[in-house]
Amino acid sequence: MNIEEKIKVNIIEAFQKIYNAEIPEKSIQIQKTRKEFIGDFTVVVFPFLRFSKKSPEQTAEQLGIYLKDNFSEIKEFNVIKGFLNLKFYDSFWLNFLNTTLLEDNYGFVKSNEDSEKIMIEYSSPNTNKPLHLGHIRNNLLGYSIAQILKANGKNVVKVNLVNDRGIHICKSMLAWQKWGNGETPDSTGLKGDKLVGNYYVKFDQEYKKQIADLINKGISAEEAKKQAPLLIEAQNMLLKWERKDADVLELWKKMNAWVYKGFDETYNNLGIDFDKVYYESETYLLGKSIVAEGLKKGVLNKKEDGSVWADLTKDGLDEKLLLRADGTSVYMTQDIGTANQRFAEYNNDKLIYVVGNEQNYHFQVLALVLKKLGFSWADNLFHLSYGMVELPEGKMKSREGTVVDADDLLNEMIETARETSEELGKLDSYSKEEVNNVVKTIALGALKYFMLKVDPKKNMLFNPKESIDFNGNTGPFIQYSYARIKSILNKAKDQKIEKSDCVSSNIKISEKEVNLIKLIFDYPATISEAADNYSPALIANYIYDLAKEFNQFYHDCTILKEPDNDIRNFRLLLSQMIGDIIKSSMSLLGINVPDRM
RNA sequence: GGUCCAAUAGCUCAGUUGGAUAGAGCAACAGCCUUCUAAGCUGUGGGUCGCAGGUUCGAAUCCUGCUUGGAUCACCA
Repeated sequence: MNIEEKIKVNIIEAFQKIYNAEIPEKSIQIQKTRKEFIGDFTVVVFPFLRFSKKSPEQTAEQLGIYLKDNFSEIKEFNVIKGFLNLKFYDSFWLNFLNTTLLEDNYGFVKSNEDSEKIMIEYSSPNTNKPLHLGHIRNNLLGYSIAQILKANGKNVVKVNLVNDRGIHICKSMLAWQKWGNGETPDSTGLKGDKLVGNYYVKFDQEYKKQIADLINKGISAEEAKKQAPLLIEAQNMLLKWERKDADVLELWKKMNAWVYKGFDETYNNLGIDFDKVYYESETYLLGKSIVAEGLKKGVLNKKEDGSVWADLTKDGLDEKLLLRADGTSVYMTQDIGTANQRFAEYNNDKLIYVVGNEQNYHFQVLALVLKKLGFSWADNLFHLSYGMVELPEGKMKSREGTVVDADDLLNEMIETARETSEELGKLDSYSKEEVNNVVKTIALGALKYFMLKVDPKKNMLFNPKESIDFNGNTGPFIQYSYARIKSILNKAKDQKIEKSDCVSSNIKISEKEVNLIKLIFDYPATISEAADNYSPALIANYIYDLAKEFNQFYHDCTILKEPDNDIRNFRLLLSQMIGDIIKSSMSLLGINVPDRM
């Protein structure tokens, strides 16, 4: 039983004994005492007034007396309005620190075969253009949430569903065929995804020219868009692809291979990975038989032209097409199929899709249609809907060239980190290779922390002109705090300062030090809250508080030169514990920490 | 037009089952390195929590309406 549960039990007892009343456990609110008051935990007594039939102050006072008498850990209490603040003995916190020092992965819950199994899909790129800032948010979120769920004792399967087919892929293929002159990543020195992306842009440019020509000839804009020869060629290419035309398939495989190589490089640089990769070219036909089944059951309906629909108007939504008149399927059909396949194959308890909030409607429809089709697991789909990354001018638009490229951004961050490190003279004694490693760690830390510290649900702003900060509430600030801790611990070792396995509980410690132990106390609850809410931001905010508090402690207290052995030992162990938590919590965000910086 | 989401300091963001005087960082200004890493620490200024009602002991938080911004409502993915 943890301390908060113990307090709760005692409050219930108190009300039985003092007021002969049964108070519901849910009515008990225990929160951390705010900084401006004395205490560790605060009980809110307002909800109890109808049981005590006394004023808030009187109720709190009587409850406080009872708790202090029955709780050897409580040193004192005070009452302010309807709030009962409980102050614990320092020894309680020191003993608590000792229990955490004994744990291997403090704050983490171990998983076993019976643990909940969660599949999480993220990234899901198209193979016609390179990854950009929006993908970065997606990738970082997906990877981090997977880490957090694992730390919370779940069995996690990370999957990627690559959109490798369709008209948009044919567009870049066609453009390369027409204007590529046989260019390859090798011949140009370009990353494969960049090269292919260039041809996607080229297609669009030429297509627009054709449209303009047609409009000049007096054709309406709408018609021109449909009649442009390039588009018709692309459509023909898609048909050939579907008929498995050898030449088209060969070209498709060749160009996709270039893209995958490029993507792998970017994923690798970002430090994210997957347990399994699905390709749409292999899944796009899934779902058709399920739709046919639904038609039989009368859950879906067929229109005169032969197309199949789900009527969701009674649920406040529209009708949704599932099969075209020619029998070909749409995206929704595929998602019905892949979801079904995944639950069958992996027997997971949950399936999370990390997809932008622009697809909220799609996932709402998906869950509803699956439910109508009678799949019991339809309730276990979860759309982790995250907000857009916006630029100061608004949304990123690939056609207007305002897209922030993932690789470019990463390289810029690394250069900034390098310049800053040089200016500060931090890495003067390092070898070239060490510098490269540290600088990359810092750059990635800055970028990842920047993107993960904001609530996933919210849109966020990224200003390319103001490069991501390294001071204040940032990844490097936290990394720096960690490096400081490492530095002290190393010096302690060099100076042969004794460090035992536990702290003495008889020492006098400062308020800052108690605050730090209290933050350590909060770590496990923070992980489970982050897991419940699928929110790396909760972890990020927690680490920042911890690092900030540590830096104050570091500033105020000497560690190595502390004359009292017990206190020095305590400070060393406290620092070590905080270092361990910074490292482990940062790993939940997919961020590494350097030993020196 | 229907549906959904958002709005908190000049800027970027916290504020999680409704709790005490709404917090950080950046930017500005003023301090702190002969002392464990100054990517740090301390201080100052900065708020009608979009607006108006309602619910109650108590509302940035819940409800209703409105304003503003965004997303979406494709035989695109």
